[in-house]
Amino acid sequence: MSTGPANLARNDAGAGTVLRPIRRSLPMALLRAREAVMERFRAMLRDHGLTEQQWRVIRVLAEREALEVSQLATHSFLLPPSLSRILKFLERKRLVRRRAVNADQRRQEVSLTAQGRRVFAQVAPSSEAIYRDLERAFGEERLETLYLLLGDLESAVAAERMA
Amino acid sequence: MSTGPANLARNDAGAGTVLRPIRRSLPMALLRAREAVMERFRAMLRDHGLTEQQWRVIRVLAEREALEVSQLATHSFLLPPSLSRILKFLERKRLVRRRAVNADQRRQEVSLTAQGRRVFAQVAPSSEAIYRDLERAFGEERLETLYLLLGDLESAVAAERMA
DNA sequence: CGCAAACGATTAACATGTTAATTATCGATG
DNA sequence: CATCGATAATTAACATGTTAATCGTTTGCG
Repeated sequence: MSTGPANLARNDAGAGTVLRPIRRSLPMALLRAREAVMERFRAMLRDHGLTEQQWRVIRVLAEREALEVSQLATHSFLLPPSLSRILKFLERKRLVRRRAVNADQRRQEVSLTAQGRRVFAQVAPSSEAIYRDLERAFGEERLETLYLLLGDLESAVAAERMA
Repeated sequence: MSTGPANLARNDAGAGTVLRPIRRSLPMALLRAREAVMERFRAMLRDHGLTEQQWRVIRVLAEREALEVSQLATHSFLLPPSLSRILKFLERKRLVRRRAVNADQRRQEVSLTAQGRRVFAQVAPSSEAIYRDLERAFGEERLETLYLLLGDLESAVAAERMA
């Protein structure tokens, strides 16, 4: 077996370039962890005919009386174009309702319909059950640490952006 | 201000259902943290005309000599349908090449072209620079803790699934 | 008042995520 | 060796992610 330059060239993309292995990539680690957790939620939501994002919208609306579209986008962490399509879907399913704000015809207030609240009431317990299993499996203390670290990470990145 | 049942009904979706506030949702926390980090990578990759996922594929291929499509999907954490489209794109751009495996005509081996290796060599340093900034801003120790917790979380969820 | 800049929301265009179905090939078995 | 179940990869169909452009509306300001 040759162990000369030819081999090295193959292993480092032929340009002497070194990059940490992809397993040590933070975005990848976050994605993998999230997908592991979401798998269970997704399966449950699928049984209710909802996507993860549709459920996020319903959930945010259940926490509040009514919200303008841009506020809803912020709280559900969806980009406006995605939210626009999701609202169209939820409206067609009669789960949400919109009405223009009198003082400013550009704005709209979105709220759950009675049927939307029923769906929330149906799904929320399953969601809570999955959370409880997760807490039990992972440990409350580690979970708390993880939340703190993730918050710190967001802050650190935001602070970096200023510099 | 009334604080009677009507108010409560509005605040809990009218069905006595309680769900933790969405800020305390682990999938949301993971998503937010990931997006905060990815924002910087995405901007850099955009300047190189690559998406996050296209870069993941190139990066995995740079670590290895050649990989079959299914192995590539596993390592780049992409679902086969997504990878299929991405490979079509990268092939058209002449960044990757495929060839059928003789022993099994169903399988294909994918590898970087010389041009693909050049792109890797161009992008990798920018990627490393962002990592270094991140490590500096967040702290090496906390980063290490975070990696460990994320790995534990994956394991805990996987173990749960058995039960 | 009149108009240009700013703003809220949507649409457009393309890439990826997700699940199901399809296609081509392989492999075991009768 | 013929056939059926399993496998690798792709395609299909629909939903969302991402960036840019568009469309009304509003607001600031001369």
